Amino acid sequence: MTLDRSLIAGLPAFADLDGPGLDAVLARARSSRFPKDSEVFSQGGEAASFFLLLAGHIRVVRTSPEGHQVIARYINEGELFGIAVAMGRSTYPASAVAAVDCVVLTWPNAAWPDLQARVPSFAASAYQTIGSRLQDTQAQVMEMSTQQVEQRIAHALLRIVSQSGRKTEQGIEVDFPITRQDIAEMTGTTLHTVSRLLSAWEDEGLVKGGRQRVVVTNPHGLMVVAENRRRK
Amino acid sequence: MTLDRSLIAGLPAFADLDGPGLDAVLARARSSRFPKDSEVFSQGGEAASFFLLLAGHIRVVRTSPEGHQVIARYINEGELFGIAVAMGRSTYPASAVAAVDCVVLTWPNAAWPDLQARVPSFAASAYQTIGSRLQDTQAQVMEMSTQQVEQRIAHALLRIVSQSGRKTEQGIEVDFPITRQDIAEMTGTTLHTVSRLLSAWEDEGLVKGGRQRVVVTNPHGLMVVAENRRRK
DNA sequence: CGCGGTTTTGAATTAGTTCAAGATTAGTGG
DNA sequence: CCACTAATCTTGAACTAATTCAAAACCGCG
Repeated sequence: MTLDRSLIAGLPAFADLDGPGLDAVLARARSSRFPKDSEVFSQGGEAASFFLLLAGHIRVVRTSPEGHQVIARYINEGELFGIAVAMGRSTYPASAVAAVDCVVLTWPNAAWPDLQARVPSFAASAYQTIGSRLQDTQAQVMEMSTQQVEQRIAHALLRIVSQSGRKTEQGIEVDFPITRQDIAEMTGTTLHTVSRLLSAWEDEGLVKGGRQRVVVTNPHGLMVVAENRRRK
Repeated sequence: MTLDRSLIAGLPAFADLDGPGLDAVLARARSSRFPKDSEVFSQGGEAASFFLLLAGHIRVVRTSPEGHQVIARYINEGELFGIAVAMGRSTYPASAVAAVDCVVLTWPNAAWPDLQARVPSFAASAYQTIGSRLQDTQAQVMEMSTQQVEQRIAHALLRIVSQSGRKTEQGIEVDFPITRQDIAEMTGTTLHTVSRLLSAWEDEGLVKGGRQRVVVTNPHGLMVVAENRRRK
């Protein structure tokens, strides 16, 4: 059975594709489900496919030789990921883990040259994705070099809720389970420091915590913390 | 006057181009000289061109809103840089400064779509360049999250001399002027810490310092430091 | 209702920064 | 050729942000 255009018609990656173009892209893809905590692909593994997240949230994790984990990013609905083929790489540089149950479109790498030639705007959007990831990663290096932990965590939280936030009556809530440890691994710090800061912010009414939950109740106030403009 | 094929024939970026292919690429380029400390392009500026370094060394620098500087990387001979166009960006995300007198090939961005279509292996090498920069930058985030300053500086030094080292009778020397401050801005630390560590390493016979000079006299020993395998 | 994963919080420790001052070096112009 | 200037580098001492160590409390699920 063939996948339906409506799956991807609304996504920015396919903004300037017409009906036939969409069909051409979908013809080579298959859709599959990944339960929470399962791996879509694994660091160091042979890169055989590239992916697009239709539903859910995916955590991209790098593990160092010594066993340290770092969360490189979260993938949101509608984003391409695992596009090693577009960078001329043959292995995945990180692992992708479903943060919740996910639905994923998968293309075999073999389809890439053909797609690139016949649907150039699709390829262009892949390159743009890579470019903006490079931007983000460089911005992160800059943050880690110049800002201190409190600002980094505040920025990270604001980024998460702006990209993967869900409005509730209390404020904006992170749309997937996230532990203090996860936040630590995103910001290069320890879960202890994250916990302390979240507790402090909760006392100030900026956020509301819970088990694997964070709600930003006062985004503007948190912004002030992130910019280090606060009188202590 | 037209540029000669021999300028670029040996470069990895053009490995699988034949004579006519090389000419097609060169037809749109012009060559120019940048004196030491001059800017090839400027952070935030309109991205009008992309570049290839023929001779010299270039420092890619990002400046934060608060005025902090971070050295994102050094560009070596034969490398593409400023390829914002390949990422679909319209401004440069960093500045590029000549670390020594440089010779640079410049293409107008307008030539990109055409080159991409007619010389796909050239485009592919640009995408690969971006991919490996993303890799490097993510590796740097990982380092900054998990390693301590001493290891980071040792790694950075080894990376520099392996990419831009010049053999001397003393050891391998960094091939361009580099200050303690520069090293600090590459590793997210302060010039004081860098100076202290270089002094200590000099006492151990691992490196030899000088004004804007670093020579690695014992690469293997420095490797031991980088891997944190040393008995203190 | 007990167990594993998560979170919180105090206290001790430390790596690295910040502050301060001086020493060294290369270049400049008289 | 030499004094002078500006940049770079070095080193000590005080300080502090964040980690590490340790222990307990807290959930939520089976």
